[in-house]
Amino acid sequence: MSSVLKAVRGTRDLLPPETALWNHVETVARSVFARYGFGEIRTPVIEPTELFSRGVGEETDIVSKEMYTWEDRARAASEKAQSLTLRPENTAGVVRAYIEHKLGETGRLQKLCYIGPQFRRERPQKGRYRQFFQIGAEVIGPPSSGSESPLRDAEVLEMLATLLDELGIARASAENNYKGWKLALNSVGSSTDRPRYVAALREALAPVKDKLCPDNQRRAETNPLRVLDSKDENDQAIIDSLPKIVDYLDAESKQHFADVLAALDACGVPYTVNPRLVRGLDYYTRTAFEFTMETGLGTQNALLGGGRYDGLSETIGGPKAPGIGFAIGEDRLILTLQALAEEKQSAEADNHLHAHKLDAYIAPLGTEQNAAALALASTLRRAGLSVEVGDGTFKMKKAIPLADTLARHLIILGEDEAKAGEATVKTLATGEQVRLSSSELPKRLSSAKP
RNA sequence: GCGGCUAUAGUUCAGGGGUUAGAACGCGGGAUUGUGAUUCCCGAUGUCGAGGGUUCAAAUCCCUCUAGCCGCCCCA
Repeated sequence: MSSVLKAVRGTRDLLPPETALWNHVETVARSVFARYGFGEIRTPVIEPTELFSRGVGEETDIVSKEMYTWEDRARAASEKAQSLTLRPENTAGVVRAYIEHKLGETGRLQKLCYIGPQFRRERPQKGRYRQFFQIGAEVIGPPSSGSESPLRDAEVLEMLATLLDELGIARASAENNYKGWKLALNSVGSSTDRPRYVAALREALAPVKDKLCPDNQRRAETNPLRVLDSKDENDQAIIDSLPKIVDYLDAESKQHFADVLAALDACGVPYTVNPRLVRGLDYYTRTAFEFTMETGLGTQNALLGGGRYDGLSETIGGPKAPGIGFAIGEDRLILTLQALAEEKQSAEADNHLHAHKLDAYIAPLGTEQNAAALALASTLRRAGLSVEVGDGTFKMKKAIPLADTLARHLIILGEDEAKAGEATVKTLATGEQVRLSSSELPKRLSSAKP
């Protein structure tokens, strides 16, 4: 027996009116990005697997166990089948495009933003889906374009603060019981600092490894940086005693980070430095950051994350092209806004979650009025009004309540009106009604718009 | 990938071996042939997530699967 087909695990359909909120978020994001000089880039959803294994890092969780990867069909016996992957993140793709189109040759700083689906095969949870959407941006260019400047880091962070402000998400403060957004950042060191620090970590971990929890023992081997942000209670004392990354930053990296912080202070962007913040992607250098949010998200409380990736371009065969970027978890942003709307913390989000009433609902009385009703709807719609048309079989008893749920005005088109070239317009909220000639309708309804 | 909880009408949920599966909201029809949100009457809500098993009898107990949620891992 055939069973009902459903969306595959971890993927979902987004339906109205929720999609109105998605559109709102994307509109605000595009508006903010445009003001900071970003242009949109659209890269393919499929990329060569190698882009991620080299760019993101073979040993990362994303690459080692979360990618949707398959062998493409070879076109000829002589051709080798290519391994393809559904992108698990978009930074590598953007940098690939930057290299492929020789954008560095322009000599100018590239500011690129994107909105699109990403794919990771993880166990689904609230705020974590196998197809999820990221809104991101990258600032990248040859060193001569100023792409390495701490000004760029601060600008990106300040832009994110502006975006969240404009979406009506408050900053954490005493007034909201510190439940707004929080920015944490750290410097994970340059591409020469980082290996020195990781080596020191390994050395420090070796003698105490046996005392750590099994998870941390494993991390000590595979990815020592991850031990730092472990939540295991018993391991905290050991973790506190481990070497700090700050002590391994060279003078240049230290100055860079200090300059980022100073610029944030100047812009009034609140932050906390978290020396234990590390990110799961290999390409991050120097500035790494994340914005977290308690409302609406369970344990998946990272609303967005990002950082600098000064060596990524070279890793995947490109020219030197330092950059910094971020990715916002759009699904999580939506969950946050929905929760804020529910808690009456965001009238704006609430507004987008409810379908807007149309300007008018046309009720033809009798199917012989259907054609005239549709023609009238056409005229009104071309005049910029939002209109729904009922069917002539609907009785008044059905048409009026239906009109009330959908629209502000009911236009009755019956035999009497048709003969006179008129229509009856009823204002549903008050029950008042007037008869007008059809030609007056567009002007009349337009002036009644809220 | 690991552990736990859950799955019944369009929606929110009740029913925990006993034959015909319920409530509310919503939906359809009527009281009222062109005037609503109130009221009254009537009706349909459904493979009780899927498959298998135990039993005279399974929505109910057992197993497997699927999906969602919560936690872990990790990340957006």
